[in-house]
Amino acid sequence: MQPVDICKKCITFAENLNKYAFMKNKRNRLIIISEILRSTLVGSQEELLKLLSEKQCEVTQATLSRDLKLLKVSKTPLSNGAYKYILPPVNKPQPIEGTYSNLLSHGAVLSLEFSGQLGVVKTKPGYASAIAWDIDNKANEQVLGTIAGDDTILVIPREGVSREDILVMLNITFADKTK
Amino acid sequence: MQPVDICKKCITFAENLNKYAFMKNKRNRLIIISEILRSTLVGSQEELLKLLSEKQCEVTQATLSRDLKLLKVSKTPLSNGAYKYILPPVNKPQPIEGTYSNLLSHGAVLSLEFSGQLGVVKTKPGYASAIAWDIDNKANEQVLGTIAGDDTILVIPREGVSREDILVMLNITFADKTK
DNA sequence: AAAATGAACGAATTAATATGAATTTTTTAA
DNA sequence: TTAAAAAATTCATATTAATTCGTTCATTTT
Repeated sequence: MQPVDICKKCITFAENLNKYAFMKNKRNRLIIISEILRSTLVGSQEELLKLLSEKQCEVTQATLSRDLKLLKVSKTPLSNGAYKYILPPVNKPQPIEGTYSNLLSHGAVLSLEFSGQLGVVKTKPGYASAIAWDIDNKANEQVLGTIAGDDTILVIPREGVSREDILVMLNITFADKTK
Repeated sequence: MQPVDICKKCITFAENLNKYAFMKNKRNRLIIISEILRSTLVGSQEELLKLLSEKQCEVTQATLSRDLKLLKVSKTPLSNGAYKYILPPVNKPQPIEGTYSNLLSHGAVLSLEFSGQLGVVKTKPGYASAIAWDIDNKANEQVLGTIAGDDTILVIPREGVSREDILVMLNITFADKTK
C-alpha cells in the first residue's frame, strides 16, 4: 500500500459511508428483524442481537428494544417453557385496546328474545361468535356464559339477573357505540 | 364484646379459613387473571398485582410471572407507546394433551356454575368440545346433553337431577381438586 | 451560513420480569 | 391418621428489557 493524500471531501464521505450502507439503516434493519423473527425462534433480545450482528447489522439492545416496540413484536410464552418473540399477525387484527368492536352498532345484531331464563340473540350470518365474545367481555356480571353458533347466540344469565338487566346491559353497549 | 374462650378447633378453622376462600387457589386465581386481562388494559405485572390484590388475591410477582407463563399471556406494544398483556387468541385451540382426567387435573376446566336448572362450564380456549364429549359419555345418567362453544359448555341436566348430582358426578372426576 | 429542529442512536441506568433455591402447603399412599 | 412426595409459593437474585440523557448528523428555517 502506498500512502495517499485524502481530501476533506473524501474523509467526510468515508465517515458517512457507514450510515448509508444497507445494514446501517433503520428501515432495512426493521425488515431484517422481521425476516429473522418470521423464520427463527428467538427468545430474547440478546439472542436477536447476535443474529443481527451475523447479518452485519450492529446495534445495541436499546435500539433493538425500540425497534421491537415499533414493529409491535410481542413476547409470548411457549408450551415448552421457553419464550418467543412473535410478529403481529399479517392481517392486522391488533390487540383490542380498551374498547369493543362496533359490530353491535352496525346492525349485526338482529334481535334479542327470551325464553324462560335464557336469552337468544340473532345475528347476521357468521357474526355470532364475534358478538358472543363481546358479550362475554362486557357482561361478565350479568352473564354466566354464551354459546354461539353461526347466527345465533344463547345467552345464559346468572341467577337472579333479570331480562331487564340483560337489556340494560346491551342498551348501554348500544348507546356507547352509537355516539 | 365479651371475652371468649376459643377452642383449638376454632383456631385451626380460622387459620385455615383463608385457604378455602375462593381467591386463595391457583385455579381460581388463573380465572381472575384471565378476567382482568380480558376486561382491563394491563401494562405490567406490578399493575396486575395491584388489581389482583384489590380482588383479595395476594401473591408475589414471582407467582404472577409463572401464572402468566402458564396462561401463555404475551406482552405486546400498543400503538400509543404503552404495553399490554394479552391473552392468547381464543381461536387457537391449544394442542390437547392427554385424556379427560388429565384435562381436568391440568386446569382445562376453569369453573362450573349454575343458573336455574342449567350448568355452565368454562374451559380453556378450544377445550370445550373435547370436554363436553367426555361429559356426555361419563354422565349420561345425569345429563341430557351438552352444547359446547369454544370455551364454554352448557350442561343440561335431566329432569329431577339436582345440582348436587351434577357436582357429585363431576366430583368423581374432579375428586382430586375439591378436597 | 448559522441557528433551530428533529430523528436515530449508544451508554448507562432503571425498571420489569424470570428463575434458582428454600420453604410451605397440599396430595398421595401406606 | 402420618410420613413421604409433589406442587405451589416466596424470597432473593439474576436476567432481560425499557427508558433517560447526551451526542451526532441531516434537514429546515431564519
